Amino acid sequence: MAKEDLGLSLSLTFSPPPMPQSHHHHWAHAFAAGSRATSHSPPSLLLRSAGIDVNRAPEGEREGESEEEGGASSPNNSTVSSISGKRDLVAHGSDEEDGDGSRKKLRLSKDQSAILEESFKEHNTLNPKQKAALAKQLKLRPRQVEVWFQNRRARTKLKQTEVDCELLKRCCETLTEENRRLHKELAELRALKLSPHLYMHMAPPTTLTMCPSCERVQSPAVAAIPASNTPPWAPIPLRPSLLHAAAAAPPPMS
DNA sequence: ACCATTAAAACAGTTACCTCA
DNA sequence: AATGAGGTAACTGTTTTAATG
Repeated sequence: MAKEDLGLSLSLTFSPPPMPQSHHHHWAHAFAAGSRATSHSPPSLLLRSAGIDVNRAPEGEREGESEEEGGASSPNNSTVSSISGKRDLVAHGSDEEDGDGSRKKLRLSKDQSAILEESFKEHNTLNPKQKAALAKQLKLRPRQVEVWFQNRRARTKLKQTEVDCELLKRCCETLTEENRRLHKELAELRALKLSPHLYMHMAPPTTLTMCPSCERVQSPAVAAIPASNTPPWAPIPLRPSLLHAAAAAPPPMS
């Protein structure tokens, strides 16, 4: 099964949109390129101290941004400078800078998500060129596109895992049922063999089984698997001799 | 060819924030 | 208004992969 065919419930209705991205998306160039801050110096803090707006698109990618819809209903449009920190920059669209250290969260617009989905359907990884092109088209930082694809792959994998898990569960149920049926069948065969009527028609045992530990001799019938001690999921090693005997015997009388 | 080193990409796991009931 | 759950953008640390000497 193709991982892309999972039917992730995402609407893909795609209408090439005027990108309503705001000029508020500033991202630190170095950070977007994959460089990492140390654990002791969160990038947002470093960037803030450097006066860099992490949510702003790169200079070259921001032409034509003035036509924002300006509606607060489209969170994406009013994204605020990331420096400003914790409040939903996206939804509130004010340029205030409440610079505490919290990272900010951009909500992608439906159009952006749709385009990303379309792209993901074509190829679930991006080469640098594709990433840059997509970022430019969406007026996002390449890093954002990269992160989106990472998260999207993770969601796909999770979904696939759930599907696989469900499949295995059903498989397990089927096997359990089959095992139960075989146990029952075995019990019936034993009963058949041990019934006095049938016993007379059977050839006497030609071999005896010696228990290696207690060194007692057992007849094959007694040595057969103790069904009561067998867990329901345990495979049953059927004895061919038992089956042959049952098969050779006349049908049970009602 | 084989190995060590390095950088980039991808991944896994987590955090922080947003939305909604 | 407060709150908890769920979704997801963004982050960190680790592993994999490819290029280079």
